[in-house]
Amino acid sequence: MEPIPAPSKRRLVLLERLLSGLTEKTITSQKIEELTGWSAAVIRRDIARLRLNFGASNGYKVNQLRQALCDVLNISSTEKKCCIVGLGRMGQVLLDNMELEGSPFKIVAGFDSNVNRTEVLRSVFPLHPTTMLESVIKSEGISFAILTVTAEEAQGTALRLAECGIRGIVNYTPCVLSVPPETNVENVSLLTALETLSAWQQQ
Amino acid sequence: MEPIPAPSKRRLVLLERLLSGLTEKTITSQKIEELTGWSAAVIRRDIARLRLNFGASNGYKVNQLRQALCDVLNISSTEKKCCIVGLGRMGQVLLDNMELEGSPFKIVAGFDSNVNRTEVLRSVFPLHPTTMLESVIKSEGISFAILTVTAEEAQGTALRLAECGIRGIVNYTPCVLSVPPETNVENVSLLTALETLSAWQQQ
DNA sequence: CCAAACATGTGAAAAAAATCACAATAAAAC
DNA sequence: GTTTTATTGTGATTTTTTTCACATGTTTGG
Repeated sequence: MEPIPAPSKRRLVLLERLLSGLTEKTITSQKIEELTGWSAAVIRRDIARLRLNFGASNGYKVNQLRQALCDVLNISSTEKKCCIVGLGRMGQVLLDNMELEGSPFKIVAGFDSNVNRTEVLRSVFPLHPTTMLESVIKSEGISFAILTVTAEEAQGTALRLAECGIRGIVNYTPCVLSVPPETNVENVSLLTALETLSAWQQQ
Repeated sequence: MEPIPAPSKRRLVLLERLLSGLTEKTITSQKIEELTGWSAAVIRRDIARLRLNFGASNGYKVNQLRQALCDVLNISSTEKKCCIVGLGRMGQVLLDNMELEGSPFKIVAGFDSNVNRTEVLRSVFPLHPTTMLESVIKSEGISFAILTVTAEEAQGTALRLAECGIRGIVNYTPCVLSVPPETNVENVSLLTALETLSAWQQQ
C-alpha cells in the first residue's frame, strides 16, 4: 500500500477514536463531516486509502472500518510497551491511569532521578532510578516513553531515550525536544496546547 | 497581514516554545532546522510572514523574533482566562500547575459535577459545581477550558462549553469532541498521543 | 577596504493536499 | 419490479504548501 500522507494519518487516528465511541453499526462520510468538521470528500479519500471497498450507498461498517484503521495505524493486536520518565505529580497520575486499558499500550516501567520517589511510590510495575533507563528499556523492549520530567531535564532525557531506541515520546513538558528523526514526538503540554488554541483566535 | 496558514501557525507556536528555552542572542534558520527537523526554507518562509526584515546574514534576533511571535500568535500581554472542568486526579494535578506561570494564561475557576470535590479540594481560585458552568464562564469572561472529565461526560460538557462562548478546549479525554467550528480543540490525551506515535511506525 | 563567506527573503517551480463533480451502484420507496 | 434516493470511490482540477535557487545585502577576515 502507498504510504499515507501525514495530514491523512492524523485524521485517521482521530477517526479511530471517534469510531470507538460510536454505538451505530454504520456511518457515512457525511455524518463524519458533521461530527468532525472535516469535509466528506477528504474523509472519503482518507478511507479509500485503506482499500476496503465498502461499495456505494452503504456507508461504512463501523466495526470493519475501525479494525482496518487499527491495522493500518499499527494499534491492533501486539502489545506496545511504554515507560513513564519522571514521577512528579503528572507522572504519578499517569502511573495507574485507566485510559490505556483495552488498548495495546501497556506501561511496564517508571523512572525518576530522585531515588526516594522510585522507592516510596507504589505501582503495579517496577520503578527505577533514571540511571537504569538504557538497560531497562533495552531488556524490556520498550518502544514508547511518556516524558514528565522537569523542563531542565527534558532535552537531556529525550536524547537518552532516542539513543536507546525509543521510537516515540509523548512530551508533557513545554520544551521543544531535539531528537533524531526516527524518534517521533507528540507535544501534549498544557502550555503548548493553550498557545496553539490562542493562535487560532488571531484574525 | 495575510492570514497565516495552519501548518505554518503550528510551527510558529513550537518555534516560540523553542526560543523561550534558548540562551543565545541570535539564531539562524539553519540552526532551527537542526533543532526541529523542519527545513530551513520552510522556517524562513514562516518567519518572513511576520514581516520583520531581519536582513541578510544576520540570523534572527531571538528576543525580537520571540516578541513578534507572541504578538502574532496572540500570546503576549493581555491575560487569557482559563478554567478546569473535571477535578479528578488529572484535573487536580493541573489545578496548581506551575507550568502556566509567566504565561498570559491564568486558571481562574474549576468545575466538577461531584459537589463533594468542589467543597473538599483547596485551590487558589474558586471551585464550582458544573451546574454553574455557564454563569461563571460568562461573568468571569473565561475564553479557554481544560477538559478533564470522564469519557462519558466529555461530549456533553464540550458542547456546553462551546455554547457559552469558550473559544478553545484542551481535551485530555480520548474522545473526539464535536463542537461548532468557532471553538477549537487540542487533543492531548495519552491514548490519542500514543496512537499517533504508533501510526508513524507503520512503514 | 576588499574579498570571501554567509544567511535572509522571495520569485518560480514542484509537490502535496483538498475540492469538485460525477459515474457506478446499492438500498429504499412505492 | 421499477423508480428514486443515497452514498461511495475516484479522475480532474484547484488550492495550498514545500522546495528550489539565487539576488541582495551583512558580516568576517585578511
